[in-house]
Amino acid sequence: MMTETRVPIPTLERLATYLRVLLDAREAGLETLSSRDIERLCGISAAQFRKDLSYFGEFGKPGVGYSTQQLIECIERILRLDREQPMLLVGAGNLGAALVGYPNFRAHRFRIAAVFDNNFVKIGRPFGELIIEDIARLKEVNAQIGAQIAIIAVPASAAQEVADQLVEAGIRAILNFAPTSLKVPPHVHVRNVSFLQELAVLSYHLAQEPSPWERDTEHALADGRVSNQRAANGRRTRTARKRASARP
Amino acid sequence: MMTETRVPIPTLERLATYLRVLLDAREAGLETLSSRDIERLCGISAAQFRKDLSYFGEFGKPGVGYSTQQLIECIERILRLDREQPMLLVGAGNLGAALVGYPNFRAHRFRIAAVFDNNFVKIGRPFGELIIEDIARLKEVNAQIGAQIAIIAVPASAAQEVADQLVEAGIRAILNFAPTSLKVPPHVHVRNVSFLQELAVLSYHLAQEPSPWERDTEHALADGRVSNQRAANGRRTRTARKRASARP
DNA sequence: CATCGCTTGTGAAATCGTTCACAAAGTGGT
DNA sequence: ACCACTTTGTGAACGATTTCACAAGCGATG
Repeated sequence: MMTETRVPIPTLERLATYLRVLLDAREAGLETLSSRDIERLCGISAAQFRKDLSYFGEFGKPGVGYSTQQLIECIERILRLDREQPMLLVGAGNLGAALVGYPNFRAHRFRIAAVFDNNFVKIGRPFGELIIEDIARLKEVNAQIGAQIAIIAVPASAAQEVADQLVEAGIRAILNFAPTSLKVPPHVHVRNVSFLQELAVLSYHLAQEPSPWERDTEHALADGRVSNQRAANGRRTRTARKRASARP
Repeated sequence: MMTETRVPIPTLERLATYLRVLLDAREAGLETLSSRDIERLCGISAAQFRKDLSYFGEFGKPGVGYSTQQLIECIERILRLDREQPMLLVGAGNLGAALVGYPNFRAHRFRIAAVFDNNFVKIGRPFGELIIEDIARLKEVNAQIGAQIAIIAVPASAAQEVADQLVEAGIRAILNFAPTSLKVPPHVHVRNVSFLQELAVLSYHLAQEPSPWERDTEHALADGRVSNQRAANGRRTRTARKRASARP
């Protein structure tokens, strides 16, 4: 049984994945699922799954597995997905539009309750089922809504100012789509979503395993993953080292 | 000096962050930056920054710091951001629209070279500066483009099929926005972007530190972060344990 | 050119997260 | 009631990542 340990963030992230798999399984009429089934369904190892759950309690039956329905309810409670969560969206651009139209929020009880923008041309216009509000009314509007979560979908240049206003309006958790590092007080949680970061990681991996066409001296498909270049450079010692130059 | 170690994924992710900070700094006319400046600018510790770079070589000057320009060039080379990267986008919905209009791709030499959809009403229509292509022509079109990276922005139900077709078309890296676990051959890299996962993590943290209003017996603002509930439950042994029920 | 103040790069230590491996528990058959 | 089989929950081993701490390098100053 688990005692006073902090729950690792990766565990929390995986919990959302398990929930998705369980929801699909329930949809498919499966009443019970073993940890090996989970592994087969989402690629996360059975041991990892069991360990993850062990941070929160005991939910399975040896010899049987986990009740789909029951485990769904437990994970939803753990992640606070068992009640409506109103959210504020700031930024009524393309990304904002994609987010208000995102169907999966509803299934997890997240609801965008208000949209804000600073562009006076947009203010007052309909946006999905909402009306775009003036960013200046942020605090005022949230006094009614009482949202604790906000989504920042504005350009990087405006993001910090928006974050400050959100904190002022009582927001305690921010999902940030702007490519910038927000400074917030310690009681406010931030998670960044960075497409570019993800693409950069992919791009790096491509660089390691050159594709057939642009490769000239290499041999067939590499099977080892995530190896890296910078292989051969002499073992320079500290005393006789050469500084890397921009173009060697 | 670094030798045969694999580069940790977190290091790669941070590299993209450093690059952003460096670009801003160059914009601001800063010629040189120390690791402590980086820490101040993006919150990643100076030691972490230096260790991250050490996987790739030596780029700084003791007593001085790093040449902004030079380090930008080095990181761009490492991440393969020093050349145009054509990408395929599948899914011409709201999210797809946000992506083709995303201004930051250009700055990092990513370019969406073609858009695909399976909805015959959309096929042939303009989408940003592109024309929406029939998903059936994926392989054919990519024979011209030679993209290695693709973005999946379709509903979860279609994602696996799309992924299969992308692999067939020669794609080796996928940025997946669909909430589903893709199965791909080992030479294909996948990174998932899951809004819901991020929101779930935020939601969990909120649950841990209840807000002033919905709290009744607690005392003022907690300062320790990410503590967790499930505090007091008796130290049940294996032999005399009670299974968690859906509603205790 | 010796010294001071500051900064890098990096082994070693510490921390954090994942995987292993197995006792305890549940199920079904006889 | 017992046995064969399956699966859970979890310490302990392992592996990965972060942090520490410090010798060595550089620039400025007198």
